[in-house]
Amino acid sequence: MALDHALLVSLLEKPSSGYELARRFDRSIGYFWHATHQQIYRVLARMEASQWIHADVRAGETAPDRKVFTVTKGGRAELSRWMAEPLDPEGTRNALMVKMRGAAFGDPRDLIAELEHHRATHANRLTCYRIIEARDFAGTLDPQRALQYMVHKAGLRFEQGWLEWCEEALDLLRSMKPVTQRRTTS
Amino acid sequence: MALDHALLVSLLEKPSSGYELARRFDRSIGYFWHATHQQIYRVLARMEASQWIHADVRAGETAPDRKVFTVTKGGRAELSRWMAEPLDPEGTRNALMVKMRGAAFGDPRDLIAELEHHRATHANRLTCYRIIEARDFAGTLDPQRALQYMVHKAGLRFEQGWLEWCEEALDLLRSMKPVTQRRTTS
DNA sequence: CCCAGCATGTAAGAGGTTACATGATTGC
DNA sequence: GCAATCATGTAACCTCTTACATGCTGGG
Repeated sequence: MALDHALLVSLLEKPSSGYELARRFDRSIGYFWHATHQQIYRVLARMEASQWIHADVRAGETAPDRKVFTVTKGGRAELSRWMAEPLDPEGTRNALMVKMRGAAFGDPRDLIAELEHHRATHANRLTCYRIIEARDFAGTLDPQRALQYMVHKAGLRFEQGWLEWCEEALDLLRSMKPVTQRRTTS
Repeated sequence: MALDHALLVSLLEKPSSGYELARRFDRSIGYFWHATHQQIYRVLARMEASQWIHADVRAGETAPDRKVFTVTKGGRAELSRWMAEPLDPEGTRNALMVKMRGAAFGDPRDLIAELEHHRATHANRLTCYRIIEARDFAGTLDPQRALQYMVHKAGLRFEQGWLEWCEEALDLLRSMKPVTQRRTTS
């Protein structure tokens, strides 16, 4: 259960409502931990019951009510516990790689459009990350910032990696003749 | 439901029993799509019911019975359908990045051991990938092999990337003084 | 007035994890 | 004889995704 801990870190960085967290999980934090708002609300409710977080209801005079969550001592203790426990290596799941291998059993060129789309996505993200880098991580950084920058750099590195790989894969696919179907054993 | 399609590709590459698939998902295919044997058996049963695959029971004279699955025409059709449908970009989930940001709320140096372990893991995998590369992807490759090699190259690229990032992150962590706890808002 | 955005949720179902269960063979 | 490996599964549980549901405010 690591979404819990991602939310705890996020709330330590800035106490927020579920809605705000959901939006942040579409951006900065979401670049390395994805979650939908339904998931977030459910986990927040669970963590409040466990007293890891505390809700401060801001009744909306004008806007709708907001429940602003802050991390309690119990929550910090739980985070420490989790931080100390070694991570079991997470199994990756990349459907594009499945498609690449699957391409051998049809016309590989059919994958070109998909790859081009991926390349464009990674190029966009890379541009976006570079803008954020220039804006948020220039000059001298305090420890918290430095750690965030290191995470950001992982993002940059991997978008760059994907981009280069997409180029390479596109070169390969484009060089392949429309092949005849490979033998089946059906 | 992409495990289904990963299994279809895997069975097209080589008709196999559930057990064999489970072992392959701990190795080559598993490098980009992880699955446990329980999951595999369940999906195989479902796909057999859908007639995407066909079981050929090899009664074991000596060894236990094996059910060898092959992909049917229906299975190939389903794979084609899935291959043609655009992939929605998958949300990444990397707990190590959560820990990096979480390190700001404790002593960052506590993460050093974890990072060193990750670095060693990636270094090992990289070595392993390079051995496989030299063994399986040398010389001229047929289309299927070329596609597999491209997937393999993604693996190499990302292990390399992680390795470099781990080094960088370790440099940062080691340069950080044991910090005092940051302020809380509990 | 309507639509976009703010803000919070419920419910059903698919997918994934962990623990349990069985039985045969091969090598020590 | 015992442990490891081969080989197949069931059951319970948790997590995640998708669809639905509600109501308010501000701008065109």
